Amino acid sequence: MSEQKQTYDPATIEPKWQQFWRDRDVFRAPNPGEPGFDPGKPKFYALDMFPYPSAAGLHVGHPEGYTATDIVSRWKRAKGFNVLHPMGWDAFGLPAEQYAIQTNTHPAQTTAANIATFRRQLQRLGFSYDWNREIGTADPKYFRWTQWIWKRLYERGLAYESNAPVWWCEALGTVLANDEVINGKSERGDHPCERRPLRQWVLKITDYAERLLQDLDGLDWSESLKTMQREWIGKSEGAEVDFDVVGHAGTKLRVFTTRPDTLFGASFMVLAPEHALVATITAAAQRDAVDAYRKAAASKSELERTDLAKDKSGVFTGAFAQNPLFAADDPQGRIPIWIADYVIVTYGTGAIMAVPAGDERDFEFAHTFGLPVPGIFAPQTGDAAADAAIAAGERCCTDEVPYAAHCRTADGSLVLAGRSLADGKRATIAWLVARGRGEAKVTYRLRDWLFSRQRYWGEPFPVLHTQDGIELVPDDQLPVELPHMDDFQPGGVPESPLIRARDWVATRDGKGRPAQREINTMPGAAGSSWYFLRFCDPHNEREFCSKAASDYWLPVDLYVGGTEHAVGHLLYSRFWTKVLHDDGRVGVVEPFHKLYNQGMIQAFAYEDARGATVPMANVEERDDEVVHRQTGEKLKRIVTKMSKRYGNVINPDEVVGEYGADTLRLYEMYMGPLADSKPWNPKDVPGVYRFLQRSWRLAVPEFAEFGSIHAHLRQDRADDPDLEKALHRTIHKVSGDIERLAFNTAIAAMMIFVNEATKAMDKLSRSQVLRFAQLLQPFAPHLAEELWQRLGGEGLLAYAAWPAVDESMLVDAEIEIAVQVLGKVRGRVMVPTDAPKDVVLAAARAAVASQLEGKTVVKEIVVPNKLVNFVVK
RNA sequence: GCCGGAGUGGCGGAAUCGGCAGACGCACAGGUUUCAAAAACCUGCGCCGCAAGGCGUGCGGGUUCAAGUCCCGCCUCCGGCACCA
Repeated sequence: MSEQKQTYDPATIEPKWQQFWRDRDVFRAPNPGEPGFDPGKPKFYALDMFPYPSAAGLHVGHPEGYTATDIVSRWKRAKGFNVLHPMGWDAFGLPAEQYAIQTNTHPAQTTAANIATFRRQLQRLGFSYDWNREIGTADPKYFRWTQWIWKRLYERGLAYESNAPVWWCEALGTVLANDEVINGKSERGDHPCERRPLRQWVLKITDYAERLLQDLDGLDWSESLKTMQREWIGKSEGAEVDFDVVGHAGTKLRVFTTRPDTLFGASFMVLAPEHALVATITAAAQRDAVDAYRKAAASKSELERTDLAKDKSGVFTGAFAQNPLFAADDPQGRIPIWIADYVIVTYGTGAIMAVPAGDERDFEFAHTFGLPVPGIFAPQTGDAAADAAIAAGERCCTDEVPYAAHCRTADGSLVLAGRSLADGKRATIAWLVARGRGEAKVTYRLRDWLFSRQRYWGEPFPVLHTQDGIELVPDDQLPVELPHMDDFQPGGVPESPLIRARDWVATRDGKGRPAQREINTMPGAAGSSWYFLRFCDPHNEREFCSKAASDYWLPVDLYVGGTEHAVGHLLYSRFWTKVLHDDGRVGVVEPFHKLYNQGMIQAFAYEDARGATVPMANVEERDDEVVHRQTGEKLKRIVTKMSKRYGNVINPDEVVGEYGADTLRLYEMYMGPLADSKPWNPKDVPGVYRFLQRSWRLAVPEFAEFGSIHAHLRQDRADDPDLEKALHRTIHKVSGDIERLAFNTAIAAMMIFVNEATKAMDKLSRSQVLRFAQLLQPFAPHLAEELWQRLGGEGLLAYAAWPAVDESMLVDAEIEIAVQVLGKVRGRVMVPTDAPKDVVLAAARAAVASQLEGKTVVKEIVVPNKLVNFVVK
C-alpha cells in the first residue's frame, strides 16, 4: 500500500497557478471598446505606488501595500467590477546613477536588471496585476509623453527658467526641490545643502495653490495627510502695507502681515539681509556693520541659520520708516529699519513690520536689542498681573484680546477699540486701501517646483537654446533620447554630465542654425506625476492617454502607499492632473479619490546594557533568554527599522521559499492594521502557515489513496445548519472587513471558521468548502484556486462571484446576555433574541438572585441582546 | 515650540455607535500520539489569591447605571512642520 502524503505544498501549487493565470491572461482588464469589455459592470481602479527598482530587490515593506490592493482588487472582481490593477517601474533617478558611477555600469543596464528582479519577485507573490499594462518611466515610449506633457505646461506659461536661489547639494552634484531637503540636508543620503542662485527650470505650481488647497476637502484621505498638504501649501491671509522710507522720497517699503490690525504697535521694521532695498537705504554710518552682517548671513549654511541660530541677531540700517497710521510729524510713527536673518527673503515681501506686543519673534528681537514694545491690547482675563503686563508691553500676546483705547488714528478715521480681531483686520485694511497705503493679500508658503537636475539619468527636456532663445522640440520629434555615455560623474555647478556629450548637445534649431540642447534633466518625480494616467491606456502611440480611457478609469478608487510621499509625489500628481484638465485632456480634477497610507514593517533588534544595538549575528537565544553570543550578557529586545547594519532585514524570497507566497501575503495582512507600523516576528509566521494547512485539510485527505478530496465532498449534500450559520457569519464579517481594509480581523474570522469546521470536518458539505475557498481567494489565491479546482468548482475561482450572505443566518434564536449588578458582571443567562424587556428582566433577576437578596433595585437598565444592569441600594 | 497619531497580557493585536476587556495568532505549561520527536492534535493561559473575591486598557481627576472608548490636566513614544511675519 502506497503511503503518499498529500501535504499542503505551496512550492508546487503556487508556480502552477501563477503560470496558469499568466498563460490565460486571467487578469487582463479590457478598456471600453476592447474585446471582453462589459459596459454593464462598474469600474474599480486599485493602484499601488509603483516601486523604484533598487539593486537590493524587493523588501518585505513592498508586498504589504501590494497585498492590500490585491485583496481589494480580487474582491471587487468577485463583486462584479471591471478592475484596473496595474504595476510598473519608477525607473529614473539618483540611486541607479550613483551605482553606475561606482561600478562604471550604464544605468540603463542596471535599471533593466533591477526591473527584471522586481518583476520576478512580484510575480512570485501571485498579485492579480494586468501585466499587459506594465510601464517604466525610463522607457522612451513612456518618457516621450512625459516630455510632451512638459511642453503643454510650457505652452500654458507654467514652465519657466529662473535664477532665484535654489537648494544645491554638493555631494549629490545636483539641485533639489524643497520637499527633497529636510532641515538643510538632502532627504536622500542626508548630505548638507545650501542655497545658490543658478539657472533652473521651474514649474509654476503656485498658480494652483488655491485649488490644490480647496480640492483637498472632497478627498477620502486621512485628515493627517490632508493637514500635511495644507501646511505645505501654507495659506496666510493678511495684507500688504506700504511704509515710506524717511528721507528717501518715493521709496516705499512694502511688508506682508497677517495682523494688519496690530499696525498701531509696529515699533520697528525688519528686512531680510538679502532684501534689495538694503543697499539703497543704509545710512553711511551703518554701512560697514550692515555689510558685515550681510556677508556673515550669506556664508552661514542653511543649517546654521535654522538649527543653530535660535538667538536673534540683526543690525540697524540707520534708516527710518513712517508708519502710515501716524502723521508725518508724529514721532511715534517714525520707526527704525533693521536687517535680521529671521526674516526670509523668499517669503512674503522679504520684509516685515515688527509688532513686539503681538508677535513672539518680534518681542524676542525687541528684547535682545532694547527696542520699545508699545502695548496695544487691554485684556481683561481676570488675571490682573498678566493683563497689566500685556497692556504695558512687558509681555507679548498672540491671543484675541480687546484693543487698547489708544489704538486709533489722531483724526478718528480708524478706531479699533471695541472691535473683534477679524473686524479689526477688516477695518484696518479698508482704511489702508482708501488711502492707497496697502491692500488685502493672500500669501502661500508653497514655492514653485524646482524642476531640473544636473544629472544624467532622467528625462531630457525637449528644449533647444537657440540664438533667439528657447525653442521647443516639435511633438513629432519626441522623444528626445539620452545620448549614450560611459562617464556619468556629475559635472558640478552648473553643468550636468550631459555637457560632455558634445555631439548630442550641439544640434540645429528649426531654421537649421546651430543650437544647444538643454543639459539639465527632469527630476525623479516627473515620470511618477502622471503614471496613473498612462496605466489607463499604456500602449497608445498617438496620445499620452486617450480621453475615453481616462474618463472611464479615473479617478483612482483606492491608492495605497507610504506616507513619505505626502507632500512631494501626491502634490505634483494633483498639480499635473489639474493642468491636463485645464488643457481639456483629462476629465477629472483630482486623480486619487481614496488614499491610504500603510504603516512601516519594522524588525526586532537587541540592545546591550549601554543601549548599543547588537548585530543579529552576535545575538543568541539560550533557554528563555536572549544573550550576547560572546559575552553572555542579557539583551533587551527593541523594535526598530530593518537595517543591513543590524542584520535584521527579512528577505521576502526566503519567506516564500520556506512557507510560500500565500503565507507571506497572509502574515503581512495578519500582523496588525494596515495603517500601523508593526514589527516582523519570525515566530508568528508559522501560525498563519498552520491556518493554511488546516484550510487545505478541510478538503484534502492526508493520503493520496483516499483521493484528491475527502469522500464526503465528492457530491452535493445538505448543509449542516451549525456550520452553515458559522459560514454565513464569516462571509459577512470578511466582506465588511475588506471594505474597511481591516484585513487582520478578516483573517481572524476565517481562522475561527476553520477551527470550527475542523472539529466537525465530516459534516462539511462540498458547497461549504467551495464558498470558503471563495472567501480565502483574495488573501491566499493559490491555495484557494487549488481547492476550487480539486472540488470541481465551476470555471476559475478568480472569476467566481462572491458568496452571498443570508441575513437570517446571522441571528440566533437564543442569545446569552450578561447580567450586571452595579456595573459588574455577576451572571449570564440565555434569553430569546429580541425578547420583551420583562422576559429579559425576569430571567436576569433569577440569574443574580443571590446578589440582589436584601437589596432594593433602584434602576434597571436593559440593553437589548447585550446586557442587563441592576442598580441597587 | 506647534500640528497630527498612538500607549491594552510575556509578544503582535481585538473590542466598527458609551454596553461582558483581552477575539485571533505567537510564546509558554500540561496532555494525546510516537522509538523519539523540533511534526500533528487536545487542554490551560491578564495579575494577586487556596478560595470567596479583589485588581486591571500610560498617570491623575471627572461625567455616566456603565468608560479602552467621552471631558479636563499630565507623562512617554512615533510621524510631520519648525523664525513663513
